[in-house]
Amino acid sequence: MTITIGLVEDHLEFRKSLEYLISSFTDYTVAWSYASVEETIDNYSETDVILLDINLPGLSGLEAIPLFKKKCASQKIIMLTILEDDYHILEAIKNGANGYILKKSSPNKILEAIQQVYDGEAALTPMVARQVMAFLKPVPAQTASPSLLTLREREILTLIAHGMTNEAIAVTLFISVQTVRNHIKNIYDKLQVHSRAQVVVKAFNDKLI
Amino acid sequence: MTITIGLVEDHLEFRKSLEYLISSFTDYTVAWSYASVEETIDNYSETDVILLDINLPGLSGLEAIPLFKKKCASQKIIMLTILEDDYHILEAIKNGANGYILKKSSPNKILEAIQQVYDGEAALTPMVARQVMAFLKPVPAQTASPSLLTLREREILTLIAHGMTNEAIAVTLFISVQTVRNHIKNIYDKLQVHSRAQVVVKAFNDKLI
DNA sequence: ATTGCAATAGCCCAATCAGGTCATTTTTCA
DNA sequence: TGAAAAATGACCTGATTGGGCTATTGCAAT
Repeated sequence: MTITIGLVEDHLEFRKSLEYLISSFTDYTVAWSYASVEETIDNYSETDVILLDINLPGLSGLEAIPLFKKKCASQKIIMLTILEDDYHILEAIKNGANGYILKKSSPNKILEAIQQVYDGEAALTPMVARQVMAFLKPVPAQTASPSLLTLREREILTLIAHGMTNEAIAVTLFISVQTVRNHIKNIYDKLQVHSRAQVVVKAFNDKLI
Repeated sequence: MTITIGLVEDHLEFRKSLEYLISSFTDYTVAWSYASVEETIDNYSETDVILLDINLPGLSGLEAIPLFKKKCASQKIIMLTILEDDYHILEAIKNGANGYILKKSSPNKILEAIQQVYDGEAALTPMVARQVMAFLKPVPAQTASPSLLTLREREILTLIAHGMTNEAIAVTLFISVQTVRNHIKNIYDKLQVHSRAQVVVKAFNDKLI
């Protein structure tokens, strides 16, 4: 059972060396390789993974992601690019890329990324991971609104708003369901509501979430 | 120049095997290792990287992150845990962790993560990367578009999001509770949720309200 | 030292909800 | 006109929630 790979890369030399690299392993096969998105779409067939450059003549790799996903919803795509600014990284992720690795990665890392994405996981080079994490980290939070909820209560409120049941919340926070219940009762009292649906509405309206 | 490492891990056996693993490389040194956050804080000294468990007696690893960062703002921290739900992952990142890897990772991957974080990059195991990326990816706007809900369903969705019970909705719309139930079941199917709390969240996120 | 609050945990009971299956009527539209 | 979709209604069962209690622990401030 070999993993099939599609390549979209306009730099001929790099593309050839990728093909050479991949073909040197019996577990991996290059199903096709093209120099542009347009060309690829015309001749597209599903592969286990597509390695997709971003900076391409015509349509960019970012614009190509939804096109491939439309052709085949489960198509796995790894961005393989020199671009490591957070704009391109985030756009790729938002568009549904399954991995984002840099061309300067070692051949080994590229193969590893393919394997990971093939396995249903995701592949980010450490540099990209750092930027993604920096993006998720909020600016030092200031509590302008002195909430009447305690820390724990707000924590639980967040989990409720994620649609979790009391049981799930208990497991997540390592406390008993009874305790979760009690916190929720207190939240209801303070916010003057009587159901989780209401509490979610209030959380959104009061921007507690 | 060796990389110094601190360990916070309550499972003695696992901690010892980590120490053994790390010490077997001349480039890495275990500067200290403790079984709890409290113990660590009392005896803290800066290391290049801290490997930090989450589920610990007393203070959790998540709560420990800001404490370490306060002691030393540049302290690098890698979460090393069995927990792979997005709540813990995102909380860790929000709190400022520099890496998040799973205990089931191979020794090789753990060492690699240490090196990456030491180099000022970040380390996410592929499974964690997948969840982080999923979090950044907006809900497919066309899949969850209001148009897949019928008029009546959207009407009922709105009332749910106002915190009404099925009974109240039935009275409001002059229909039976059974019918309300049926509509809600269809809404759940279409939006792929399983509770009113979730449906309210979805309604807000998809700007249906 | 005592008071107060937060967090933890338990019990009971009734109300509500979620999921499954089925059936009838009306509307839409190809 | 006939098929498909939408809206209506029902039954049953088990899971979950909401509300009313009590109680212990730890911490912080008075």
